[in-house]
Amino acid sequence: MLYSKMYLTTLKEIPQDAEVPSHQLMVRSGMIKKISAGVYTWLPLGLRVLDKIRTIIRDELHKKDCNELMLPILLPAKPWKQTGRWEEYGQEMFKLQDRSNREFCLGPTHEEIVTETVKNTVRSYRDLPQFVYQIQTKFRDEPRPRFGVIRCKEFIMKDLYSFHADEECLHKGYAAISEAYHAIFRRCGLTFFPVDADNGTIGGSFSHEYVSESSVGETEFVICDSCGYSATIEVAPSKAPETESSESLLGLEEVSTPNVKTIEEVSSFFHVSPDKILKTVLYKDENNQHYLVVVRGSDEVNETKLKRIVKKDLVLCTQSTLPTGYLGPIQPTSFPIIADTYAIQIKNGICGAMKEDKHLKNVSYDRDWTADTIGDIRSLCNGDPCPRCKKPIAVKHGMEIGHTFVLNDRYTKPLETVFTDPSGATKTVLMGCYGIGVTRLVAAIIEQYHDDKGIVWPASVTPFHVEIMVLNPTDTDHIQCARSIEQELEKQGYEVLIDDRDLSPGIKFKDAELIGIPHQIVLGRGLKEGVVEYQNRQDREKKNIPFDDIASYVNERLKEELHDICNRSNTGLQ
RNA sequence: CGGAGAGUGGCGCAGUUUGGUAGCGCGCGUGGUUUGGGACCACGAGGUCGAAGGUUCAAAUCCUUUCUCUCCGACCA
Repeated sequence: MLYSKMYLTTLKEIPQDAEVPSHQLMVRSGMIKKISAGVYTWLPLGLRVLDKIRTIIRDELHKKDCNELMLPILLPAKPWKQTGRWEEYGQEMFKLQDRSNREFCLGPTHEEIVTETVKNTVRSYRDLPQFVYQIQTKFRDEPRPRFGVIRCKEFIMKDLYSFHADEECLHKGYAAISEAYHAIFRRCGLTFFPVDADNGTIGGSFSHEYVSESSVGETEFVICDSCGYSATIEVAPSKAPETESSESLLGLEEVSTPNVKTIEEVSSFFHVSPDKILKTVLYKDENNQHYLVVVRGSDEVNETKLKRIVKKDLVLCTQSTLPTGYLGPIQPTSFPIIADTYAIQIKNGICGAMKEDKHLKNVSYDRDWTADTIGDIRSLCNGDPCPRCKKPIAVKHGMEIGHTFVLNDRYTKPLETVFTDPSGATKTVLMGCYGIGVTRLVAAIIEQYHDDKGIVWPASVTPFHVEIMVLNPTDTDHIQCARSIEQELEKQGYEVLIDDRDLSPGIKFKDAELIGIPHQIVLGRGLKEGVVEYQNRQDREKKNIPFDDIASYVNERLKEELHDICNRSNTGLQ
């Protein structure tokens, strides 16, 4: 492919509205163009990467006997109402009506529709299990689209659904898809972690999130190097060890502390570490009932855990008549107190006195305060004991690239999807669902594969395998030479981009670095001696190679790379 | 939805405080000189300054309303 014929424009400067590296590089390298917040055009270069990923996904799923189909995007309201998600999904769903006011939505996910599809076509246990998937555009009215293609209103997802006669078969299917997921992410070159996850509104019994490690990710998770335990921060349990401190109780004191409000301020005022402070946060539910939530000053309230314990939707209370900055779980108070297991172990601690400019010193549980509910409401921190093996755990950030769920009959029951078992009895079909954010995956790869000059594509997903830079494109012999290398490489199944633009060499080098094609060949002044220059995008290695050998040299390196990327271990959990 | 910031040729920005009818760099076009790390010279095209309304002899600039975008938070397979 000739660069001069390609619809591709690069940008020298960083677009003002792009914050994270992958977003900046995708825009600068001409992969995507923003049309509106969270809505992007995929330009030819970006589409090539997307297609590579789709091919990898199809390939691995077909190995597990999955069938590709295509569900509609315009979805009738009825099945959504039957499962309760027409309301439950809320504002995130794009809803619309046709000319006769029939209700529809733009598919945010497809559990209901695939179940409608399968219903009555799968009739007997002999028809099960079944695995069907699609690679389809999804629509979600995100409150805040972000980070380019990472969080969009419109995005491409691979969604797979499995249908089973019994639980054993469902779990076997789930395991098979996990294998496929490992293979897919590995082939994309990603370092990733499968972690225990919260199943959210999608329902069902358990689920795993696949997280690609990255600083821009919105998922926080923990991982234990010793035993391999991993879970999202919402799920990973935290429990204080049941050891009684031998510290003797000191007398309660009220201390005047004007303008000492934050944990840091309190900590330095009293010369104590934050884990001796009772952090008291005010929450309220939808009925305006307030709650005092107590954790150690060194801990963060984990709202997902909190909501799970209270079994109510709570929001942080930012305005109240209480003396913010001087809150404490001190009786008498009319609010229920919810305390973390670590917080109640604090002896001789510090807390707000529930009046302006005053703190209490030497506060201890039982003697000075009690909680109405004690439970796990804090997030695990770096170095905390692993919930499984008690060795220190690590907290990491990442991007959710896939999510799998065991759904059981969450959808098949309300949608009355049944089959006949061997004894002739009618039973409800069991179901699993498995998603991969395909467009997000492109960003995840770039987050892990870039340097200060641009993208550094892994060979498996690169838009082109090889770029040939012709420094003197007006010389038709040089173009001919490039064409012959291209031909030879294409015979091996590789894609080649020839930069034949009549521009100064510097521009070509810079663009090549930005676009990030892994193997680059420079045709320049060495050509009359029959020599070309080879450059590797990743390690910046440069060497001269005889023109006659270059194609086979690149072929060898690519073969090796593609082989390696399929076989190396990319998670710490295997 | 709460908080913060930004909208000026394709891209990045200055000009707004103190109103006088729009400028710089890159890119783009033509011609020429260059040709191994974003070259140089000359000429040229391209903007109702996000939109609407108002104040004024005069508005990118002041006032009002509104739209869009970005970031932090809330929210979220």
